[in-house]
Amino acid sequence: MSLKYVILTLINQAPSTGYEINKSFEKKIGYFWHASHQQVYQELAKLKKTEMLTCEHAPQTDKPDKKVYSITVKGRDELKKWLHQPLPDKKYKDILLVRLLSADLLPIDTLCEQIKETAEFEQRRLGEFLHIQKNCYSDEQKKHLSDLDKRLFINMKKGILLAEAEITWAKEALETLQS
Amino acid sequence: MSLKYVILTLINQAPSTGYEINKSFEKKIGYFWHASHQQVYQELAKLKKTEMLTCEHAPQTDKPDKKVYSITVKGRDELKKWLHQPLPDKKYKDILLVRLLSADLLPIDTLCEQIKETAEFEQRRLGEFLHIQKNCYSDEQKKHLSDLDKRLFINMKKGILLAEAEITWAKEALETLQS
DNA sequence: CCTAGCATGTAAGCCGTTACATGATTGG
DNA sequence: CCAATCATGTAACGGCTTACATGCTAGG
Repeated sequence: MSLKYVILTLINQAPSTGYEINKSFEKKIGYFWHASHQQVYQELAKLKKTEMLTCEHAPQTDKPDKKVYSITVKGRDELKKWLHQPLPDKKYKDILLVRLLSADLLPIDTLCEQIKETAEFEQRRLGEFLHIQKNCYSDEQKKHLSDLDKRLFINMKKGILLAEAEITWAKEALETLQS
Repeated sequence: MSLKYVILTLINQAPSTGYEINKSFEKKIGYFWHASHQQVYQELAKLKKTEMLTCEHAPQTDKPDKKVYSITVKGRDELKKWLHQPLPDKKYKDILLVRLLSADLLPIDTLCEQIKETAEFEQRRLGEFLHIQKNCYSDEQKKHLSDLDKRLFINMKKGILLAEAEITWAKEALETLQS
């Protein structure tokens, strides 16, 4: 339901190719939105058919040709309407917490291994976030950020806070389980 | 892919009806797994057909009849296998963070309203969690919890930590946006 | 030579949502 | 009398995943 609007958001920032949008999902915004490349191409086709986007074929000589998508007035209006709608409920899905319920089938050691792996993953993510924040924003810069930069900065902040919460939880969980 | 195993987990704890499982999703475990009642009934039918569950019809006089599902050996084996598999990647989907990117289409005041509403929602959730933790676990009790109780306790802890992270983020975001 | 990056998709099938559907009992 | 609780579903549709599919160029 929402992927449509995520793509419109990205193309509203600047005309893009499917490939570029997929790169964004892998690198830039992957920590707050997930989509596979197949899904992106399918959704782009749909958005073109419903006239939310226009498509321009851009031949290249040294690389494969690409298709550059731009947002239409209709697309921007739809996006704007969506932005003003109330947020839908979050649909939580945490497999590790589900597994925690199966005390009789999953030995504590195995469970602890899974918690540790999750913690290590979150620790790496956190490291990357902090690295970007340190390199992209000096203390001086933080004082006069543009409107868009401010929003990117607080986005990153959420990634950091959630990763930290995961790590804190993992530590406490391991302590409790092993006591 | 995982709902199947969530349901097996619940029925492995005790034989249940579809109605009871739905209640669990609404109340007990809703903060770490979401499913609609239609989805549950469909999944139960599938699990019965693949012989992961057996079903017993239980007539009642004062209330509608019910169907009590129990896990089979095959079901428990499948569940056990799943529990030992590596955790799949988390698929993040945070609509509020997506909306934050549309600086040109969503005025700051409207955005702040949405952040405040999210914060209030998380604050209520947090209140409920803390209430349960206070009422169900005294300091004395915490010292000798059963294996299953320990796991329930650390589950709740994650709900608390994540809600707190959301609230902290919302405060910082509002400050940054309004400065 | 082989890998990574560039660049695009189709098809089948399962997962999940939305809409529709019924009907009894209990408590305010 | 009305709302909530108990209790179960079906059908249509759209979202998402998994598997399959192609082909060129640059760099180590």
